[in-house]
Amino acid sequence: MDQKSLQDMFSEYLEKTSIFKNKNALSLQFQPEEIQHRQNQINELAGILTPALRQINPSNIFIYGSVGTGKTLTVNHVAEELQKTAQSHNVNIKLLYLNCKMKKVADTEYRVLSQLARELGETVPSTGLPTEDVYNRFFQKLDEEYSQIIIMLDEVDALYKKIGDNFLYTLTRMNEQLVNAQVSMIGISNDLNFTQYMDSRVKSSLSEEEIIFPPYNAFELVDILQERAQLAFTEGVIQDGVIQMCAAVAAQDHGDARRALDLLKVAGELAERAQKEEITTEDVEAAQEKIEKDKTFEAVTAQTKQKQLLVYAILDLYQEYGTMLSTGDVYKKYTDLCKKTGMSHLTSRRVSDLISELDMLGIITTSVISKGRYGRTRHITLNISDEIVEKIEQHLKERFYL
DNA sequence: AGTCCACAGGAAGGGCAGGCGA
DNA sequence: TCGCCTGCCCTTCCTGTGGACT
Repeated sequence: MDQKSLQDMFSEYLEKTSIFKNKNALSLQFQPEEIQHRQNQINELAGILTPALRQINPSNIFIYGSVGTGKTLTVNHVAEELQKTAQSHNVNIKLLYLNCKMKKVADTEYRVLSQLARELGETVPSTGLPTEDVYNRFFQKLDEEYSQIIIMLDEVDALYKKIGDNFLYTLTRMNEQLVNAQVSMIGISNDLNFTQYMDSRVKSSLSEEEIIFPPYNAFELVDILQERAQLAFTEGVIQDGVIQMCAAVAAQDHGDARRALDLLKVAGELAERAQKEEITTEDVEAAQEKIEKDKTFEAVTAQTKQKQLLVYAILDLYQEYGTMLSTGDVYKKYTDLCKKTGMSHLTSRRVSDLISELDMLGIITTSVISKGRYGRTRHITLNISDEIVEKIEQHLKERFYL
């Protein structure tokens, strides 16, 4: 494209009316004024938290529901309203929110505590202090400045998986260490079964009250999408059937509203990029494909060098032998590739862990099988479609000069 | 029934980097 | 500056395991 036509393209873009009016309305962070189809949960949650306004410690609450069922949105909404009421009536309530799935924030006891302490305005170094010190600082700050504290731990199952239930136990027993302040907790989890594995003491004190968020059905998703679409898009750009299609896809995917919004957003972006004036169901189909591809590619390219080389070894073997891969084959291929690229190789123990990590990321699927006299191993299958395999392989070849 | 294979995966600890406080 | 603390990545050592084979 020469410079003249490039300028034309930019000017054309500016002159055209955009499909989007406010793309932000489709983002995860967007807090709508009213949350649809969650009135029961809002009432229930508000009912449990109300005593805080009279300085009576509310019960700890456990909230369950799969991804994209509006848990975080609802909790934040109720928390915000509670905070507003408290402020207007001069009641001293502090609400702390922490997403336990965030890397470098909630993967160790020290980090969670220091993050909570920071939320209270305390300065805590990212490493260096004994954990005991951070506990003391946190408790001291709570006692000095607040009377009611509500700690919201989003994706608390991730916290449990990373650091176990001792930490959660300490948090639920915090009130015994505090003189003036009172703390209650809201645990939010996508995993409906995770409390089964928890220590019964933690389980009973963390889930004094329980609220369940059922998945949205297709009709409810249509309502949600329509409301957001009105805010996000210029009037009349969405063709009939587009919203219904996004809702239907997401309803099949455990009623995930996040998925539905993302699909609509990407469909809009694709239509805009193609300089179309309307979003069609074909754009939704294309969006579905694009989301899938991008997710996998990013998941692979975000890994460390060693893990990427391991993925390359798996891709290579997969193309040669198909599905019958075992840990031993992969390790051998991986060490060969290390020699070829001049990299030092990790031990088989470590590689075994990396394989598990790739499994958790959904890049591969593994299952432990026994071959009798020929030992026990893991069957490894690749979860990437051929089209993306090619793209990833190309990327890895360039990266490792293979 | 006992043996043996090829690992899985737990536990412990080394080494390094980043950071604090005396 | 030094001792101490934490996180992270990794190795070493070890026990456990399911089922084919003898």
